[in-house]
Amino acid sequence: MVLTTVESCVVQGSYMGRDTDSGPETVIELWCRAREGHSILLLITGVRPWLEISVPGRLKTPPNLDDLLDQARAIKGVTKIHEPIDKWSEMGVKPHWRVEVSQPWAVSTGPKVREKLEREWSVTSADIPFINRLFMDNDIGPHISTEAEVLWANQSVPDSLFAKLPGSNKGDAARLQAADKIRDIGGSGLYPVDLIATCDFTKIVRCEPFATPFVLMSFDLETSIAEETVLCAAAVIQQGDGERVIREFQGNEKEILTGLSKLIREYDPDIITGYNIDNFDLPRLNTRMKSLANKKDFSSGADLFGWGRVPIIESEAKRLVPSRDSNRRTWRIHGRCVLDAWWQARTVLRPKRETLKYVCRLLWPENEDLQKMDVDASQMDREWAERPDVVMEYCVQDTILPLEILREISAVKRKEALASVAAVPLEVAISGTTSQWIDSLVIRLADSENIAVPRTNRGGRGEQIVGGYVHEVEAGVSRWIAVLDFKSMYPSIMISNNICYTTRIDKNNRPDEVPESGFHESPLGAKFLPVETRRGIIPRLLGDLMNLRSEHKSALKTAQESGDKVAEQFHDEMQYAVKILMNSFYGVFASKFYRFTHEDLGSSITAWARSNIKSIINQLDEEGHHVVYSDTDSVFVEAPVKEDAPLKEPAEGEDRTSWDEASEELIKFGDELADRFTKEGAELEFETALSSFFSHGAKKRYVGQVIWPEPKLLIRGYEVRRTDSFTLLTDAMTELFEMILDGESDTAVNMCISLIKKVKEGNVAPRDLVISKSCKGKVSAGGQIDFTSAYVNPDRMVQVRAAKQRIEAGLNFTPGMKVGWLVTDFSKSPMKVAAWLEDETGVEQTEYDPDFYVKRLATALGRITEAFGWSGDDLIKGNRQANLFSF
DNA sequence: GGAAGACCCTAT
DNA sequence: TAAGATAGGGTCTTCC
Repeated sequence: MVLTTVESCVVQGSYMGRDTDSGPETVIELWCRAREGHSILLLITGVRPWLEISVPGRLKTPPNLDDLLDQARAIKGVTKIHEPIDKWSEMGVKPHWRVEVSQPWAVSTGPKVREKLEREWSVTSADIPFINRLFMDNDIGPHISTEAEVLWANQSVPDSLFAKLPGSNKGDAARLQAADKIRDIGGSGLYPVDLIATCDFTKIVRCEPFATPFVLMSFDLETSIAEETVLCAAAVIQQGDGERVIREFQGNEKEILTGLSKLIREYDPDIITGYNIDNFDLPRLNTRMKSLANKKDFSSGADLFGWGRVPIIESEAKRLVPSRDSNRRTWRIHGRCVLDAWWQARTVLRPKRETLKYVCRLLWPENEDLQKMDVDASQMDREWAERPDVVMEYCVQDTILPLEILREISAVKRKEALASVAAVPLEVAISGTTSQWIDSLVIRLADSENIAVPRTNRGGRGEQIVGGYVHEVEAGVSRWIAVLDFKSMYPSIMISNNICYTTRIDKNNRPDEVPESGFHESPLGAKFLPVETRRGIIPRLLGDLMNLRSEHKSALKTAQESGDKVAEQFHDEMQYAVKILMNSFYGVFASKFYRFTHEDLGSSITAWARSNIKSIINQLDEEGHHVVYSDTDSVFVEAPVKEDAPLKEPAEGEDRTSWDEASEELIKFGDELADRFTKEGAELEFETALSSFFSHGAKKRYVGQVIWPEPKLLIRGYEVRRTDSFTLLTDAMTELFEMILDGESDTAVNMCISLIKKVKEGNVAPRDLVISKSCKGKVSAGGQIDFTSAYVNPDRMVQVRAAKQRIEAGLNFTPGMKVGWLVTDFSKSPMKVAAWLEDETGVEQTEYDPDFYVKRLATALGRITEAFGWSGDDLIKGNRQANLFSF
């Protein structure tokens, strides 16, 4: 027996169950990547599936308890009932019996143990995915240290380990023997990994997070438009920071698909990426596989699309082939993660358009190689027939770019950091939901404190809770504004008022729960126990996360000072992941469906928040300090700065005295306010100083010239921020704001007038007029897109009309993507548009309706210049009517 | 010409 | 079914 101690990161987990002579057994499979770079499959033994039962209501022991327990024991699929443990529940503290079941699936399928138990019992801990049990019970995250017995290994493992292996573990002749051994333990056979090892669950412990050298594979298909077949494919493998391996695939479809599958089994990537593979390449491979495979022979499907990290054997027919989660439209490949560069780019960069070319132009504006248009994607069949070499080159480039995008936005490292903070496998950080991340932390704490874990609430409906307070804002420019905001407002409120499912005072359900001293009462009347009586698990978790973030932030600072780039990036990603996670708490606990919620939690949090911010606004008002704006956790306050302070920052060489004095006064004012209004558990921070602030009078839309801590233009809400606006407008508006904040409103108005004139004359680049919006839809059986299920009246939606044009032109459309267009005839209703295809076809597009763009520009810019007496119509006319205020 | 409704996207 | 929340601005189409 060869033992190895290894540190690795869990990519994904699954399990296998079977019956043995000594009863049912379940073995957990963890697919991992070792710190040293080899891939591992760990078979973990000893974890049993279970759920918990307790007597419904407040009654602790009904007279027929023994009978009821006997009945429960008799349910098929129940293997054992443990001695009861007292646990806190919604109905007070009462005994909970752990009920072991034969297999994880027996809870909800087959014998349907949960359903049967629910007839007589309150059932808890009954919807926890089995893999999570291991993570929670062992209190581990993705980075684990394991002492395990080696079952099989290849030469990719460290030499020192390979040398220790007996002869029987080396060479092909021994493979069958190894596979038998693996099956003995409950595994499936020879998994396509470098090392297969086994251990009892107690041998798995948490280790310090490290940067895992994950292996990525990016791929791209070029497909026929006429036939829907695959013309060629390319793939690139990236092993850690090492060299890339590029492969091209052509020939008949079977050869292409088989080649891709072989590559995956050979290089064993943890992460599969590409551009829009979730919606395009993976579904296409799936349909082609179905059409090409011999249905009677499972191995033909596996040869074509056997990307799952499991042995190629008949019993694994299902897990070998990727499948789409029917509800969430995401792909699952057993043992690996799908990380679509399209989706990552979209969420991180928020591009106006989403073609690969557009995103690359955004990321690398200097790189001209990326801008050149080699292939007309809408004429792929012709291109492939006429110049396959060029198409292949294009295909290869489209496999490399997704890797570059992921690297540029540190996508994998961010996901790894989130996995580490949420203590979940990498795959859950990549494809999971916020409630899964929070479950991971909350349930393990609940278990350790003997708090029963209720089921996710179904059919959550009812009244919406009231949210944050937003202050009215007046139209016009204000000067010398201090912006202050509460640090992590909602988490702070949850901590300082001990808001938790387990601390809510409920006289009906838990009459004997009384506070030792006082209690927290929200402005709405909900009451929460003080920490002295019981500290809630949510406040405790949030407190821990806050401290963790502070630790990473100070480590980040140290790393910056010492010039340690690697540590700097690590701590920055970790602190950011903590922030993301902390900010998701409120939303999850204010939701209707989450397990540890009650409507009083969410509504109390926001009620306290409104009360806090309004009381500050009132105090400031009373002191004569004008609050110009406020949103949820922020206040924008006018500082008492001398009237004669200059309107704009002096240019170089000019006298700065007066400007600098005003700035100092403003900063001093901000610091004072922060100091004065900060209370225990509600820290008000002085965040920015604005020399001027402008709004046209609408909430959530404002601009500010920041002078501290770093000078910059701050824009919120306006078209400039929106991805469904067009470049000409956003550029003009940015310029307009700069001028207004500098006090040059006349120049600003003139700029708008001349721009509108240019548009009217047709003198602008059509590219700058492209508007785009996301378009929904559902892929129906034949690959057709169904828009009627997403829209009440699809054809009245501009983006649907544009999407249909894309499809008509032979370009790909996937539900959810942004679709761009030019407005070509605004006189009709609905307006006529032309989908923007130039980026993909290379065919120049010049037609647009100036009337439309003139109107849109005048409306948007006019809303702003209105504050200076110029309406949108005035901007179009180029002059304004004399009125009461003009002289 | 204006109201109502559907929808998108953003602020926090 | 699976699922972080609410507040708010704005565009476009339809309907009267």
